[in-house]
Amino acid sequence: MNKIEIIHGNYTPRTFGWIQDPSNFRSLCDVVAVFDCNSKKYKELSGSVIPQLVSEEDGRKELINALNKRPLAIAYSKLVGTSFFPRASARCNGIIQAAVKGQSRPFIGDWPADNFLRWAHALGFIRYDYESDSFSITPEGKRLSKAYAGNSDLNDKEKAVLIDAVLAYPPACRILNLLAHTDDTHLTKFELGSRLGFVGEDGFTSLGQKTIVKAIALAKDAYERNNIIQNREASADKYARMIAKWLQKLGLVEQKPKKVAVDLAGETFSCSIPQAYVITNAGRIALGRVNGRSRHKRIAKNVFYEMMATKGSDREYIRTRRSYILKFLTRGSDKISYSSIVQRLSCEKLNETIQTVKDDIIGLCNIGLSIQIYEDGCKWSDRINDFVVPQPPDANFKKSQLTGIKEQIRAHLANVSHDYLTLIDLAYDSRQNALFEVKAVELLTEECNFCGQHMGGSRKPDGIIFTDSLDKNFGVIIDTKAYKDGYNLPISQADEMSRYIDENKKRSDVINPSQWWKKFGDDIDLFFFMFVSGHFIGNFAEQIKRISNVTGIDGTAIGIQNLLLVAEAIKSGRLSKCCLRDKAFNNSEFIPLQLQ
DNA sequence: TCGGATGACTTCTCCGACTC
DNA sequence: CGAGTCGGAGAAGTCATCCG
Repeated sequence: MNKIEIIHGNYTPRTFGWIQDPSNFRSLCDVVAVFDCNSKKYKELSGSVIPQLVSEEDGRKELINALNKRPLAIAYSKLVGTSFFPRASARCNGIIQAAVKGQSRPFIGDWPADNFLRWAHALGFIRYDYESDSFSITPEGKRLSKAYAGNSDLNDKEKAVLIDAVLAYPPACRILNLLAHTDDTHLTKFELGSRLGFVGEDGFTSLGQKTIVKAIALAKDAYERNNIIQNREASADKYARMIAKWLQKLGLVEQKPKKVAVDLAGETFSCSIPQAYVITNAGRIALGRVNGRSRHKRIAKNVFYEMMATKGSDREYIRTRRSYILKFLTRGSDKISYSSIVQRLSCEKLNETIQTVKDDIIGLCNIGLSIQIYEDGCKWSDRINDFVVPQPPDANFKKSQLTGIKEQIRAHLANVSHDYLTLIDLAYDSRQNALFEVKAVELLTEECNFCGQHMGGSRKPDGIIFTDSLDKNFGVIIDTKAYKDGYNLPISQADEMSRYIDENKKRSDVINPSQWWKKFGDDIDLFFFMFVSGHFIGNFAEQIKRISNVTGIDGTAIGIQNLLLVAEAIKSGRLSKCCLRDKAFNNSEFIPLQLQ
């Protein structure tokens, strides 16, 4: 127990434990049955489906051979297959692709196939072998496959096996616990998503519910409103929705639309979010088994190294760190201090701070493990099945620069929620530009008590903030940009800012019908501008001076680390908004304090 | 809406060219 | 000569919203 196993040879890091797409249990049963050579599904697949669906050049023979191997263990590549471009013209070239009917094809794509594989694995129906990169069925998987009686609906036996499996999957326990123990027992996918997994980190993004409701409130027509309701959800929100859907299908949770209200410039706006959930009586009973209440022994949960992080260049490092912390915790049921964890990590050549360890432990709670958290330490109060921590190739085994920066900033954030550390990831990920805009403005409004909002859409700045409680109020027009290697503030973007400043001066609905400036408070007549990005490079300072010269308005550029430090300074009371006003908009980069 | 579907982006792997 | 490194291209892996 608790040994840290070393995997030799070529080992391919994969991701397990987080499932984005599937929710059809019958399809899951079919996928598990692929690994049981006595099942009807297996015989269909190898006998007729794959011969018909997969062409010779796409590897029909290799897939059939893979299914004929004994004992039956199937390699990842044969199960999942590959993608095609464009995806809409994909051909079937994977066993799991062939095992499930798609939405518009007789098979599913490689990505849904990967997700079905992850699902079967996360619920303990198949096991992974590192050495051969292949999967085989477990006793639980056999039980599920045997329980099939030919109906498309789940029968009681299958349901019982599935419930046992779901209750050993920590994130499902997390969702059940949130629904059972929070003050508000009726939660939306956003409320669940924002408290699921390694919150505030790449791969676990969650849109703030407030932001969504605000956006719905501000939508200009039904089309836009519908679009937001349909499309706006981040990864963790989606994970939460899927898990809740599984629990619903097993009778542990019920879906009920929830009315959500938000305050907007003194007015209350409310809307209904369809993906909201409440726990059922059966769910409460099941949760008793999870938590080991009454006569039940606590269910041992399935944890994997691969679920400790999903993204980023130092993913393996972070996975290893969290796995080690978990291994240390599970060695006893006595309280263990954070400093002793730090010390034990350093014996493994992982040099970390207490803050990082604390945040990791909160993360472990958020993936659904039960740990009592105290001021100076924590206490393990759960049961898990042992798991392998593979030794990754050396090349992958280092902290990334971003992780290092985060750690530095983390140490300075005593008041601002550490969830906002995600901004450091977002600021350097161009495809998460939209979320970066939202979160950056949210930091200022939610943590620093500025009024204002994210705007989005074309011909509007990314956001605005303003004050409403000073002798001399002011407003700021904000533009944000997520860029991989730093932002040089190109002329086009500088001109755009000049235009916004101009529009705000003239305030003519002829020039810009959206009249975005109306969101500023009425009594504001002092304005500034601000650019936010990861960090700035090139001629950005000249561009800022140019904007200022052209418009007569002062502004600044602020890197994301500094924005976080400013937020902390404001929230802690060390920096007043007046002081910020007087110091920050110096027509250059604003650097509030040097880190030592 | 639900249950995947999609293009995009990041990282890995391969392989010939080149260097020391 | 040969081991090591570089770098470009394509394959593999993983989203983060999208959407029929």
